[in-house]
Amino acid sequence: MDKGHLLALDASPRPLAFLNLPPFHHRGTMSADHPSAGGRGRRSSVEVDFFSDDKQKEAAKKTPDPPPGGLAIKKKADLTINLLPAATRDDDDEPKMQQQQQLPALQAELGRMNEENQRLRGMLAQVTTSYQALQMHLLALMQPQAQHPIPPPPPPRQFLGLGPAPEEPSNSSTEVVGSPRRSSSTGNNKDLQAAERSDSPDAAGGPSSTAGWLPAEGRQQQEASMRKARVSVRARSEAPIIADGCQWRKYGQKMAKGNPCPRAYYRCTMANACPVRKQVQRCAEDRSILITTYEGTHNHPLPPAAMAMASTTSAAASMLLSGSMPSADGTPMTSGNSFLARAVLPCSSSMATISASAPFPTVTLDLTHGPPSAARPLAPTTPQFHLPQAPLYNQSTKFSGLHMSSSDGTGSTPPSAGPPPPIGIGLADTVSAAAAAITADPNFTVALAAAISSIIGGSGGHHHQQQHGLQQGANANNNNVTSSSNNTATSNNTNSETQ
DNA sequence: CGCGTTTGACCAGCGC
DNA sequence: GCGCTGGTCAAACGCG
Repeated sequence: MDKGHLLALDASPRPLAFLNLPPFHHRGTMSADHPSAGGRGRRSSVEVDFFSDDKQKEAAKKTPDPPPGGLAIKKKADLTINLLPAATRDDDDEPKMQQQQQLPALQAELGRMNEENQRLRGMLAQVTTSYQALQMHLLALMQPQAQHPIPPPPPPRQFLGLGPAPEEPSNSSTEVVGSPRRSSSTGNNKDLQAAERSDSPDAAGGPSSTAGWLPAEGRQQQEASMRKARVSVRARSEAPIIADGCQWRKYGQKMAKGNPCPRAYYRCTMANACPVRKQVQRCAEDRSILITTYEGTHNHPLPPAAMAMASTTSAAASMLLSGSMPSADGTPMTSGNSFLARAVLPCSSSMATISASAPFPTVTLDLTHGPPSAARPLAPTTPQFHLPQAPLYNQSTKFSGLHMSSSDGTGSTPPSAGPPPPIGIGLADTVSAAAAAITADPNFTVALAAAISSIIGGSGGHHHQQQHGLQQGANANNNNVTSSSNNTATSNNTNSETQ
């Protein structure tokens, strides 16, 4: 199936030049565009020989320089074009006649490949649809839960509730805490701000942050619960900020008590009124650890990379708020609990903790345990918390995670090794390795491909979800891999050091 | 000149 | 009631 998955990717309009998939050596799928072929003046020989072992050898002879490593998969059209010259060239020992005879066979092969591509595309589309449906269903299920748990005291302050302010009673049970909004909604002009917020898409339902960008209903519901929850990610990173695919603008910096490192405040600038904010601060004990706390939900569509992170954080927040995350003693976590409990996040318990003691319920994903960032191999045995988002998350951020999980669980995959999609891990992974991972296209590609293959060929349950996520990511990535990098770079550039 | 960051100030919540 | 702290604003500043 790997082949199929790759093909699916291949089907995307964008040349997957970044797709560096050594492990996936699929004769048929490797198009003539492979760097080894396309890059050289004489691609024809390679292309023609592509389907023949013997010829491959021959080609190898002719092309001393090894392929650049990137596995570029192109559209058949390109392949065809590349093939033609082969037949006409007046190259040395290869008789034209012979090549011409091969043409039909090659073309037939191409035809088959095309068919398969089409088929895979169809599958992908189906999976995507299924994923979306599942996601919505999940949201629907989660929301009610969020309302059941101990009803937290009604929000002390009221948001100038224009419209469906998240805090509004309807599902405000999730109003977990004096949310961050508290300050925002505070005082004078702040009231105004609050008003704006409620007015703005943000308040209106802009939600989707965490869950990426969700359409209307889901968003609304989700936002209510998510808004007050925070998802904190601890990861080792030298970068000043985590490259999560979103665009952030720094609006403040403060010295926080008990930490010599300043805390930087960022807000999402991908949309005018996006309510999502994040705080970035280095760990006092270990400054190599970057603590990023996300809050709020995006009220705008997100790029794949951002979606991954958003989805992950959203999922974590949802669980937290919904009480679906059992505490250490097995009782459901509620916003009311005032202690640190180990969350049963997919990842090991040591990686995710829930803190309700803080003003806001916070899920902390700690990725600092173990090898830093991208290269860190996560335990393949980690419990799985298969949320649709996980894949996305991994995909967009840290591909290592995907790679690991999908590749075979061996975790042997290089730079980007990572465990499966446990949210926590993925997230952490993402965070910690974000910069490196995203900028490292090859890894990204590998992980993506691996993830897709694993998902498709893997388990059935979340199969669709993952696939969808991947698919989205894949498609988007096809167009956005570079943009992701750009975003990342932008973020890094635009965001000043927090210290 | 526009955009983003820096930084001091302001405000509200909370604890004592 | 006061002080501390967190969060945000907005003018000033710097950079491309």
